[in-house]
Amino acid sequence: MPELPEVETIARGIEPLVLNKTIVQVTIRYAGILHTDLEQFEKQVSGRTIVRVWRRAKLLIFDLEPDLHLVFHLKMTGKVWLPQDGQSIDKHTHLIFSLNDGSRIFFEDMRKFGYCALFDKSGLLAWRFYSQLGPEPLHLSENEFIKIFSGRKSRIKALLLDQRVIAGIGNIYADESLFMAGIHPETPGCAVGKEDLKKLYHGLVQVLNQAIEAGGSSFRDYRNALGYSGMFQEKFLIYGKKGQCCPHCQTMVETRKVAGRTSCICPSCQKLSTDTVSQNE
DNA sequence: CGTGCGGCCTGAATGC
DNA sequence: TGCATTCAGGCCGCAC
Repeated sequence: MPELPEVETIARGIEPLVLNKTIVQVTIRYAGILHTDLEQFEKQVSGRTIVRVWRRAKLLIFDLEPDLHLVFHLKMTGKVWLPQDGQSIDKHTHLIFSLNDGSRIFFEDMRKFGYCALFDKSGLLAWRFYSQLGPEPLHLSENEFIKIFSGRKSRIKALLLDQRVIAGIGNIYADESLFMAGIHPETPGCAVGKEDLKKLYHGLVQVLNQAIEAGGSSFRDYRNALGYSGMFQEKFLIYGKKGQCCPHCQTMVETRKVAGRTSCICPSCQKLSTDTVSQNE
């Protein structure tokens, strides 16, 4: 499940491998993965040179000369990587971008949830999903972060997962940061105290940066630019720990559905405040 | 406005 | 052994 740190790691890993190289051919093995008309896609991508690889929220974006953005959303199981000798196409390899030095970029996705689309500058800015994205958590000050949650009645976890509220956070880092701050995921945003929001901010920034430093991270299906999985999953404190002991207090970790996702919670460290009086106005 | 749910999709794990 | 069920979850569209 590539979230912000994994996509960031992929972008950083891929950029030096493809910078200033030209896409000489694109092979579309499963057109359903495209969110752009197939013929337009083929015609516009071929012959373009890659001038930047970057990330916005969980989107992986290749800038192509002169004015194109090749955008990937990896969802849960998508991978964008450069195969090395001996690694080849399998049944989940949906797109192959052949570069002028003979190397290739693969886009694969076992579950076909991910997608690839092509925009020019104005098209990207007009794309509703992109234009509505909230701020990047690593570009926010503590005060800006706190402001996001004031007056919001939705549960704090739903807000963290809402890409329009704050961008790039998925189920894993939502659970990790809430645990680090001792906040129950079902607490209304406006009922989380200012001090707890400060803890959440610093926990989130810390866990995102640590995961990036660990060379990307995540769980099951993540692979970096060369197809290797990261190491950060070994450091999860609460995610995936159902039935195990809380690392802080040894209470049994529980799960429940919050905002439609499985949430791992220490019922002792993360108390649900029923006091809905806002403390952060 | 806010919330919840089904749908998309496939493979791993579990149940009988 | 083999078949059926459940689960994983980002995002969208829709109902209430």
